[in-house]
Amino acid sequence: MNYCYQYPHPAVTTDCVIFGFDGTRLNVLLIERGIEPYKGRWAFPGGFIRMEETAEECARRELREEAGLEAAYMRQFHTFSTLDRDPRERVITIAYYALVQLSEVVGGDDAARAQWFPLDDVPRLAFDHDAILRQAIAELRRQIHFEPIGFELLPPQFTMTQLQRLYEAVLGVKFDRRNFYNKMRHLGLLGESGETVTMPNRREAFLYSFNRESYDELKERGFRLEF
Amino acid sequence: MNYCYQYPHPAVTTDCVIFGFDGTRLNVLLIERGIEPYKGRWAFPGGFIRMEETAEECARRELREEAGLEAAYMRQFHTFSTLDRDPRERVITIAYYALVQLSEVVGGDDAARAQWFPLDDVPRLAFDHDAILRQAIAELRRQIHFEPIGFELLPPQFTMTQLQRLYEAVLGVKFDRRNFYNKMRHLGLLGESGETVTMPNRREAFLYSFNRESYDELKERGFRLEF
DNA sequence: CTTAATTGCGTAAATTTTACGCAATGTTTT
DNA sequence: AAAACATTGCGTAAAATTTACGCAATTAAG
Repeated sequence: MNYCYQYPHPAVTTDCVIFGFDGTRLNVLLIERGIEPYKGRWAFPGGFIRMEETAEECARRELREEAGLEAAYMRQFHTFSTLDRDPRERVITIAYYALVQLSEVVGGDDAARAQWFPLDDVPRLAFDHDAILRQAIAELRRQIHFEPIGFELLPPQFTMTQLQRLYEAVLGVKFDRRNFYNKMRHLGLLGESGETVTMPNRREAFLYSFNRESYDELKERGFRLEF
Repeated sequence: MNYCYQYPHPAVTTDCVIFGFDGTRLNVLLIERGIEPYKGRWAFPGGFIRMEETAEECARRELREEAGLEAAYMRQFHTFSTLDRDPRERVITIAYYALVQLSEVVGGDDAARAQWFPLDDVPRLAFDHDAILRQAIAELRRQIHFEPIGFELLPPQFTMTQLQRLYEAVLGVKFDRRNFYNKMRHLGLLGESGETVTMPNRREAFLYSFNRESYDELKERGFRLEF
C-alpha cells in the first residue's frame, strides 16, 4: 500500500465497447472474465488507468492487450460513477466505443476468450456493462447523424448494398434501396473505384470507397448527415 | 496521508460549465479563484468528488456551493484526462454543462467572486478550462438538435422573438423571423398562454410556454429538432 | 406626421423527400 | 429449357418541406 493521499481517491478505469459489422447485424466484442469478481461472465475490455497515460491511451492499450485490436475510430461517450459499480472499491470508468472491421483477428495476449455477439443476442454482462452498452448504442446512433462513422465499420471497398445494410443495422430502420442509392451519391462522400465484384452467387456490383477528402471539404462548409 | 492504495490513483473532480442567456448573447458563469494554483484567474465551479456521491451529485453540489445555483438541466459531456492538467497532482475531471436562467441570483457561500461573461468576451481561464469551454459549446450546439434544451434557458413564459434570439445565439446563425415562427408553431412544443406582454417600449407580443407533455409525446414517436 | 421597428399572419417558389417503374443479369425452380 | 425470382443500376413524378418574401397593424422616435 505504497500510494497514499490526504483525501480518498476513487480508482479510475476505461472500458471499451467495440462494434463490428458482419454484413447484416451489428456485433459487440466481449471478453470472458477469468478472475473474480464476475468470473466467467462477459465484459468489455478495459482496465485501470496508469499515471503516465491519458484515458484514450489507456483505452487503446487495453484494446490491444485484451482483444488484439487497433481501432481506427474511437470515441469517449460517458463516464460512469455509480457508487457500487465494483464490489472491490469505488471505481469510476471512462467509457469509449470503437468501430472496427469484424473481419479483423480477435484474441488477447493472455489467451482470454474474446467473442463477437450480435447486438440482439448479448448475454448478461459483468458489472454495470449492460447499462454501458445501451448508452453506447444510443451514442453511436446519435453520432452517425454528424459523422460518417459507418464507413469505419466497412472494408476499404464496399458495395452500395453493404453500406445500406450497415446504416439499417445501426439505426434499426429500413430504407428504400433506390432512395438510399441516390442520396449517397448526392452526398459526394463516395469514390467510385470503377471496379466491380461478383456478389455471392449473384450478379456484378460496383465497388465504392469512402472519400475522406470530400468529407473534410463538406465538414468545412458545415453539413449534417441525414439518414 | 491516511488513504493508501496498492496502485496509484488519480484525483477525480467535476467541473461545470454554466450557460445563461441574457436575451441577446449566451453567457457563462465563472468563479474567480481565491487560492493557488491559478489564483486570481477565472474558472468553472468544480471540485473533488467524494466517495459517497456520484459525479452528477458532485457537480450539483459544487454548483450550489460555489455559485449558489440549482440547475434544472445538467448534462455530462466529456472527461478530461491530460497528464498535466493540474500542477499539484494527476487530476481527471468529469465535465458537465448546466443551463440556467441568467436572472437567477449568483453568489457562492464562501463569498468567492462569481460573474457572468458573454461567450465572445471570456477571459483566459485557469487550468485547461479554455478547451473545456470550447467542447461544452460544441456539445450544446450538437445537443440542441435532439432536445429542446433552449427552453431551459428561458423563463417559464417567453415571446417568440426571445426564443428565436436564443436559438440564434446558441447556433450562431440568423433565421427568418416568419419561418422560425411557422416552424415552431408546427412543432407543437409551445403552449399559448393567451396572455400578452408589452415589449420594452414596443408593441404587444404573445407569451408562450414550453409544453413538456407535447414534447414527451413527440419523443415517443421519434423525432428530430431541426433548426 | 413621417420614418423606422417590431409583431402577427400568409403564400408562392424552390428544394428535398418519398414512392415506385423498368430493364438487365444471373440463380433457382419446375 | 423455360419460368419464376432475386438483385443491381438508373430514372421520374408526386408529396412534403424549406425558403423567400409580402402585407397590414401598432408604437416610438425624430
